[in-house]
Amino acid sequence: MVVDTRADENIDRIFRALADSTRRDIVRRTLASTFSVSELAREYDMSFAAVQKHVAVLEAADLVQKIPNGRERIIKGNPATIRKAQELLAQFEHLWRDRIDRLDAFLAE
Amino acid sequence: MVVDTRADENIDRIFRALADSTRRDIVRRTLASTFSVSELAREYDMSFAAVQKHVAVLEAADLVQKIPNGRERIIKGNPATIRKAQELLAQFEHLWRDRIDRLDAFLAE
DNA sequence: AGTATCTACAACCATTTGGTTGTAGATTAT
DNA sequence: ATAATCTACAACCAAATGGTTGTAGATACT
Repeated sequence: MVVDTRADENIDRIFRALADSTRRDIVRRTLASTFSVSELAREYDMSFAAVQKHVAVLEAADLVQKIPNGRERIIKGNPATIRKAQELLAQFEHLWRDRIDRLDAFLAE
Repeated sequence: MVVDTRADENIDRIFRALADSTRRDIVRRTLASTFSVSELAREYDMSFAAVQKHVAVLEAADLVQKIPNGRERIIKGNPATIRKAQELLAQFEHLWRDRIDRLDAFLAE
């Protein structure tokens, strides 16, 4: 059956947000340094509004934080959310390892 | 400017595929054990064709492999692709660590 | 005060996504 | 041989996505 929980929706948002190279690039840059929205927008071959939307998607996924500073908004990458995604994938890998271990145990009999 | 390369499109597909709880569940199951498409379909409250499509998305992302076995197709989760995604996220985290290290070095002066 | 810059947000459009039903081909079971 | 099961795939639909332009509010600069 498998019903979507609140937590699942958050995970959906994180991976969905990461499934776009422009957004991944924004995450990279804002983890390594800080950028205002306009500074980011100058880096890409698309409208300011488009970049603004990408930032909004990242913010909704908590991959990025928007900090008001005068008329600017400073965008900061959020390593905690990256780590969360990483840990989920690590769990997946673990499932596989467990299966292999069980197989090995079986063959060892 | 940032142009989408072939490699970027592959990454897009991986994260896009993971951005759906049904698909994540399929990955989990097929990493831990093996399932035919029908066996998988029975687990979810949607049509067989819908599950078939989810499997196709996972296969296109190389998160899953489809192995013919008589009239069945056995679906196997692919840990290598999970690991690839994990490593990319680890690189992201590294960018952040580098920034913090530079900041520390600056403050230490 | 007036102008330029930065951001927010609405309205619109084409494409993609996630589901459906229906049809047909292969393989297995009776 | 016939029937049942498993898979593939097309056609369709509503909603979401990724882009655009345009308008307007705040803040900063001269």
